[in-house]
Amino acid sequence: MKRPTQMDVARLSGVSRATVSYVLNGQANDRVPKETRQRVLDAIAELGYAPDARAQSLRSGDTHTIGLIVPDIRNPHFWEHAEGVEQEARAAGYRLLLSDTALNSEYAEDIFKDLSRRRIDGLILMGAFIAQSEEARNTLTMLLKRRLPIVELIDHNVDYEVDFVVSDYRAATEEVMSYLLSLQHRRIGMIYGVATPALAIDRLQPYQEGLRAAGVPVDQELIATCGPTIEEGYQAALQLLSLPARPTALIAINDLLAVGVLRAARDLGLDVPTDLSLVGYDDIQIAQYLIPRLTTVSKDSIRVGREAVKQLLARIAEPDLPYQKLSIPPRLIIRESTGPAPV
Amino acid sequence: MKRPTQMDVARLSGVSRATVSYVLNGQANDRVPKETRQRVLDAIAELGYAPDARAQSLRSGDTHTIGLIVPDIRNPHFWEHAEGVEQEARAAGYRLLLSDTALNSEYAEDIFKDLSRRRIDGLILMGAFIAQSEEARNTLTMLLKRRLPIVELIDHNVDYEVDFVVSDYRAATEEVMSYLLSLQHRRIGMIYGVATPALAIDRLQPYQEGLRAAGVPVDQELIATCGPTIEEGYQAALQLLSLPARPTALIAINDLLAVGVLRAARDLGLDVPTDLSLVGYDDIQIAQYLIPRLTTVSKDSIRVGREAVKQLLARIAEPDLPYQKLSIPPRLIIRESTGPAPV
DNA sequence: TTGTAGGCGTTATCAC
DNA sequence: GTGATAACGCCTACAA
Repeated sequence: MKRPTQMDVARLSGVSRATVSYVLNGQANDRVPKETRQRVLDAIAELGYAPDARAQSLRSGDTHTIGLIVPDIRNPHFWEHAEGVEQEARAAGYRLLLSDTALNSEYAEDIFKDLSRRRIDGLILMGAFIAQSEEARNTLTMLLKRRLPIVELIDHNVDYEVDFVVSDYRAATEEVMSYLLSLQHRRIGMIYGVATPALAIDRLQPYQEGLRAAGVPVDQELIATCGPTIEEGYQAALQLLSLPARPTALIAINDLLAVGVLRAARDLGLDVPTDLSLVGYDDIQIAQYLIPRLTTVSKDSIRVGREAVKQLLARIAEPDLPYQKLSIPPRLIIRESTGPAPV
Repeated sequence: MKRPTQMDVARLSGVSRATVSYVLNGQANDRVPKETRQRVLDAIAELGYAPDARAQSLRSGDTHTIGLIVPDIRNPHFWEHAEGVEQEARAAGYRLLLSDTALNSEYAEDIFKDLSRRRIDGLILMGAFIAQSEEARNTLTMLLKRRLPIVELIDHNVDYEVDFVVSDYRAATEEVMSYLLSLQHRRIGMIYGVATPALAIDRLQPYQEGLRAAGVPVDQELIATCGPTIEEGYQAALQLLSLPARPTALIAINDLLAVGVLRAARDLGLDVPTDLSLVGYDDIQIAQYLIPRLTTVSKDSIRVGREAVKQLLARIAEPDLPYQKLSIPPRLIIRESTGPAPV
């Protein structure tokens, strides 16, 4: 039960391999007579023949494959991007080769090397922190030299030139700050749950500046740096909320952490938003169903994913394009987790 | 800046292509002198040469690629499986080719065809409902005839022979039922949010049987069939909870739907668990952080994913193995969303 | 110890 | 209109 090849089809239909190829590639109309054509098609159907993509690819050069590297499969935020990526890639006839770095930069090098060997047509990188280790960076640099089209999603705080699609949270965070300040919050904390310090700088900086602009000193004690899991967000929140002078508002740099914060507040007997206001980021699917519904900064993740693929395809088609930066402005969605500061 | 080939390496190091290949494949130890070997390695490093996986694959037959088909990227449940799949596949040197059917069986045929052309080494199918349409089934059948190793995850309610790893929810659901009944619940409803009717039969049947065994008639009105999104779960719950004789307990066939139920209860001013007990399935990551913490049936999704890959690799290595069925028993985790029936 | 040659399955270029 | 033939990059049996 070996897989049939073009040769088998040719034999069965009594023509040469070339003819089969012509029929397959649509050039048959003017060259191959209808009858022959039909015989070939019948043979294909009978054998269940399907051309070997590896051979096609070897010959043509393209693999119609896009590498997708995700830092952490378990964070819903990434899947929402992934969905957009998948939709757009599929529509263009591309498939996704998925890798998870598991936030572990040691894996990254392996992944890059492997993708390189597979001769993928392009690469989508979610989160620049993937290329942390020396070796990973070197491998990535090599891919860039080879002019592998690469698009970065989410962050772009690296020194190499690639296309990227980001949602710059700066403006939105300024909005968050003036919103919270207008509600009379003065002790505003931040759950800075990042895999890499530089990661959410677009949230940290405007946060600090917003405070300063309002004449509120930045209190380092109110900035809890922790890892990116819910549990870590939960623990960080417990700590912040147990402070003698407890914050009246908290900004979590993503919604997953915010879920942990909600839980921590409840465990301490604090009501959100009466005792504590909470703002998240990303607007993951469940955000609007949480109790209370989460006020968050929404970024239309699916669209970001789609745009990334569009950029990638554009560069695949035209490698010499100038590098593109697309910034999709997120917006603050006020729901129920924020309210006036307690008196 | 074309990619270097083995030939380029050979030229640069002044040896033949074969020698390069020997060095690469480790057969160099006894054949190629150390010095020549080093020259080749240097050339490889200098050129940044990496073998072309397509060519290797064309020659060797295997692609070291596993297809992963997910019914709905946005459901966290699938991603937790995916994480296990990814871990185990990576460890064995395989990559994942990801496709999302978007719960749309029309896509399925395309995907199967494409994967077939790509000559993947194996396929992991999450949820049997993927093969709904006639064409999709035919294509799948063809793959099976070709003896493509396939492992099914989550469900196995189809008529073809494949390996599968399932979590049979039957026993756990019986446990759920006796637990709820012991709490004096009699009006127990079900949020049956499925893409395909047969999908969660392992939850529906024991639910009905459990009721009957306790002498409680099955009330069709309490079984809300809806789609698999949170919003649909939310709407279904609103409806069920607005019934004149409202259920005192609800079983949602997955945790995502349960999030919608929680929200619906709150919107109707119902307290969980005082007024309503709620049980979900899957134990997704956030389940234990929800308010209230969700009582759910946990299935160790990561492990299920890993086992699936193990089975797949076993079959790839030994195609004539008898078909395997692995059932990983889920267990009921009682948290805070369930309590005694209101009097 | 190293080099040569054939073949994996395609497609495209030529002759016929 | 159709049929050989070369080439994509690699691996390996075999020859030198």
